[in-house]
Amino acid sequence: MTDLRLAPKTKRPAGEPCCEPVVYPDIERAQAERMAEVAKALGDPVRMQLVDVLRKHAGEVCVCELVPLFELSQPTVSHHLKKLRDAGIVGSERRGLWAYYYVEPEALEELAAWLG
Amino acid sequence: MTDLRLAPKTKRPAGEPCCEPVVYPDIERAQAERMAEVAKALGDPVRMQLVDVLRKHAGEVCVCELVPLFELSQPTVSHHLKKLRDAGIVGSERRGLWAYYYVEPEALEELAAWLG
DNA sequence: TATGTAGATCGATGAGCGTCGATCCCGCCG
DNA sequence: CGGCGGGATCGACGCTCATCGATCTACATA
Repeated sequence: MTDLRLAPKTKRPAGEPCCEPVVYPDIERAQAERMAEVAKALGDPVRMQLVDVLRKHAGEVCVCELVPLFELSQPTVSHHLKKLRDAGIVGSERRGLWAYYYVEPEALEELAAWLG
Repeated sequence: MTDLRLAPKTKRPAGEPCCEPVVYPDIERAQAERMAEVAKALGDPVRMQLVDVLRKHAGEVCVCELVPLFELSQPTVSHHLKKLRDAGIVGSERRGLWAYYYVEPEALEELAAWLG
């Protein structure tokens, strides 16, 4: 682990960076992009509650049960569910008239592991 | 744990909701808003990498070391650091010309616990 | 005091987001 | 076949965001 606590020297030749360059492997970038995509999908109170309900019920839930949980129109809830599906956090299945959503459990694992 | 897997009955009296109402304590809402705020701040690859660097170095890091890690202008990196500070994820301290940032360890605890 | 430097702030710009009503699609049932 | 109802999609609106160059503030040093 590199120690970055050193204060950079002032009065340095022009054109040089102000500090020792920190080695920063680009491997991190792909992981950061994946985790940021998941975090972004969770970065809305409605979607956070949707995932929370789906997780707590440990099975599939009908959309017609999710809509009345919020004071929002049905297209808005559908839009949030689509966001979660695009991020890979939830999956859906249509059976007859109804659509059922469920959590995709592996989707949150990387972020959870990173958060420790 | 309520079982939501039951399909709602069709052919119901008009005006009634389509399903049994799910008890949904409003206590969740405040927590969802707090966690969504944190997740939103993490929902950008640059900020995710910033937090990752700060966490891995387990101490304070000078801004002049953070800026060259990204192909971004200094004001943009400063903007991202402000977002993280507003969300309570990082703190900062100025010493002389330089500013140092560090992770606020409690900020991620609630989200980490929720993710399991 | 004057100059240079680190970092924050400002203003603008273009892209994206959350929300809604209206509409479309497609199974269901009389 | 025809109508209904659940859910997804569309188009629009207002707001937020990420990014930049320019500027501002505060400190350090000559």
